[in-house]
Amino acid sequence: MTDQSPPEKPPGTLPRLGEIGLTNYAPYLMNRIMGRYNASLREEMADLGLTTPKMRALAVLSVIEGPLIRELAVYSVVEQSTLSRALDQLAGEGLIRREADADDSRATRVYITESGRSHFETLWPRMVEAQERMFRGIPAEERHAFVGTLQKMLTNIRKHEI
Amino acid sequence: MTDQSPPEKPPGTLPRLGEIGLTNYAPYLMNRIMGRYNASLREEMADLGLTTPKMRALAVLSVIEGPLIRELAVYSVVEQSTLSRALDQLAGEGLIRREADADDSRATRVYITESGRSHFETLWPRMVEAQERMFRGIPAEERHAFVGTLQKMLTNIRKHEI
DNA sequence: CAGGGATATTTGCAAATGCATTTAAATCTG
DNA sequence: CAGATTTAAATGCATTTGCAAATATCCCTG
Repeated sequence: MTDQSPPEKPPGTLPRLGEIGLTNYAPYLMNRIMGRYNASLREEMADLGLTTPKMRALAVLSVIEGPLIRELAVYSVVEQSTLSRALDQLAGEGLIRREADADDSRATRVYITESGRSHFETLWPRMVEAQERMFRGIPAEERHAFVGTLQKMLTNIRKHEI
Repeated sequence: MTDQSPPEKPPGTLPRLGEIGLTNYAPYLMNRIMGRYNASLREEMADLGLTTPKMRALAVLSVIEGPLIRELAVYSVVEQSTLSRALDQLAGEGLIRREADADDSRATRVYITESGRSHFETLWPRMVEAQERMFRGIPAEERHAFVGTLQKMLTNIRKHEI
């Protein structure tokens, strides 16, 4: 299962993917798991008229009050141009509201509406279920350690964004 | 159907995303981290004429010999119709080869060519780098525990696919 | 062993995506 | 303070995507 652990890089030679094995390469596992998670939510989202970018924007907006659009793009992991159009739709459906920034008239802040919030609240239990499926049989302590590692990883990548 | 988790808790018992906080919700963290990982590889891939689906197919094919297309779709986390077209391109570029299955003439098996393998070998060091960036400062033991948890999660979701 | 599903893959098409560009406004520089 | 540069967001456009349907083949049942 778990391979031999080389904490130090062997000088010169990089192990091949074939040697590590797909299932020991963390990004592969993460992509595969998230692909499944996202797919499992797609149907529920479609019922609510949501796409992945729209859902992500709503999720972030349910937590963060009035971010700039470029900030929202980072938090919700959506290209800014894609987000711009997702926000067009969400605004048209009355789920969010765009508001010119007070200090910078280039900038726009985004707020979730009550309707947007209740829309997201409808989806949220399905998201919790999907998460529970992923973590089934994994003890709480291990989950916490896992999330702790993810948070460190986020800190690492954050140095390169925002 | 072995759903051990509490099916439907009484209303109000489910913590909201806002209460958990985005950075305690594992799928959010994973999506964000993988979004960054994938974005960081996109430029390198573009230089090699690869898109994400093409790269993923090559990666899997460098490890798994001659899978069926539908299997490759699962392993590489790409929609089958998208994969079908990605394979068209890869075959046109001589990086893979499709071969009719001996026993089932509906089915097609896919093989990486030498050229495809060396293409992927060019990208692989960048993938290792991207992974190293993610894991920077995280001790080997913690990495292994993390990968171990991912493997359990993959087992969980596998019950729902393949 | 014929007929009605399953299964493997491809393809048509509308919608979504992402890059590059545009527009508008803020900020820096000499 | 003018002009150049940077930044925020939207948009044009070609490509990509994913769903649904089409095509081809296989398998099961009576």
